[in-house]
Amino acid sequence: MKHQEKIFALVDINNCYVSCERFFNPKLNDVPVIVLSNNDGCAVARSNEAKAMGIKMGVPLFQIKDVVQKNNVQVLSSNYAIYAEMSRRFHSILAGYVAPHEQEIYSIDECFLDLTSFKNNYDLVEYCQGMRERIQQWIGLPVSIGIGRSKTEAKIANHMAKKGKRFNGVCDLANMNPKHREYFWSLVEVGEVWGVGRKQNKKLNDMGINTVLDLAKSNPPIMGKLFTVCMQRTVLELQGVSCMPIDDQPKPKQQIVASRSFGEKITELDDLKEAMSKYVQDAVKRLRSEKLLCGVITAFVQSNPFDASVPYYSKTQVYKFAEPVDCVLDLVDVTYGLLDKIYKPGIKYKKCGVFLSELIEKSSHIPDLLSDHEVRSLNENLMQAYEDIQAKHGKAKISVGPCYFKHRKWSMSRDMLSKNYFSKNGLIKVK
DNA sequence: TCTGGGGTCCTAGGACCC
DNA sequence: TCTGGGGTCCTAGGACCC
Repeated sequence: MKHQEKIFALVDINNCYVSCERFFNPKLNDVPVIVLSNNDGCAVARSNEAKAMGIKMGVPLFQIKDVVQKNNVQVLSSNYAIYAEMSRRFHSILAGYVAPHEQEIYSIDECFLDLTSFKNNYDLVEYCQGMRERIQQWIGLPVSIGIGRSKTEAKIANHMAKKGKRFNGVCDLANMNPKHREYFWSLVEVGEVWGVGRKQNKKLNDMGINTVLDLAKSNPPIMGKLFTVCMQRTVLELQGVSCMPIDDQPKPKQQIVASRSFGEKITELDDLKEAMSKYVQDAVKRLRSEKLLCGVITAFVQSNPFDASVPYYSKTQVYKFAEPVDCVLDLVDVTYGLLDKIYKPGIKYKKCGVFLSELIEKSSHIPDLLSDHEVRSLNENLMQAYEDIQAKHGKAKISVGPCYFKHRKWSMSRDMLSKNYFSKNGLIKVK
């Protein structure tokens, strides 16, 4: 029986955005650092020093002004160009350790590996320590690795690897003496379990389930009845039964969202249109890079939900295309029409955006016999030219509307942005 | 003054059908 | 006056993830 047991590892970059910034600017080492969300709104990444000062994940910057000033915390705007490139390198190093079907790129800073085929011939802890060293040496990023009999257990192991100094960055729960495992799990709050969010945490606590150990000892079918099938799977996974295989080929996207809060509130329809044209172009870029067509587009506008002095205004409008499209002109045109319907004068808008949904693969789409073939082919040529020019000369050279010009009213604020250390060809710039 | 953005999955409930 | 039961599909909203 034992030989059928699966083994998973979860490799996770410690304080990802902070670590990326530190790699390029070593002055940030050993001092408290936080990285902000878009518009410099909330702290979304914190160095260990910043965490130790009690700065919580997702807290708005204005609420921690005092602690930031008093401790001279280094504050940075987020620089996604850098994080995306570092992430690509991280995942490609890990790809060198396993077969393609054994790697799941879970997020920008997390990767699941199926190590089942290694467990009989390798000391897995040693093997994973090798990965840590290589990632540190090659791209300068610190990582933690958790090993478990299921993905959920690997997640918990990763959490323990981060918290417990004794593990030296690699925690193996699969090979741990069950008594020791139970001891550790009695110390970890149930809210740390993958899939247990705020609501379920509270419900579990009300039932007397407070630690990971409590949850692991619960009865899967009963928990499935009281919660959902996901909870049932989670409990099984904690009991060492793997229910979630490695997903090495993620399903094609089901929706694409492009939206932003504005740097300052805007009221004019023309400004909204300008911002919206940018989000549509961002969305179309992703749509086409995945070789998809869009069947439905939804536009939305919102005022500031935190402003209690005026009623919250939020409106959406949907449009379904007779024939799915990927031409930026069609999509911007329709979006302007939707915006006319949801725009109300006198509102201070804080955010707007679009959803593209009912996405289908371009290659599998058979165009309607009655649709205009010539127009479609002209549109495709136009899109090709538009993309070529943007790639060669930058986005501002050709676009729908002036949205790529600098310093628009609605542009987001990023006052503490680090440099872009990568050149266009992906190499690191040398000063 | 100041509160991110991009996703997925599940469930409940209504409409409709036989 | 009687007013079942089972099935499917769709949608809105909730919960969760990073």
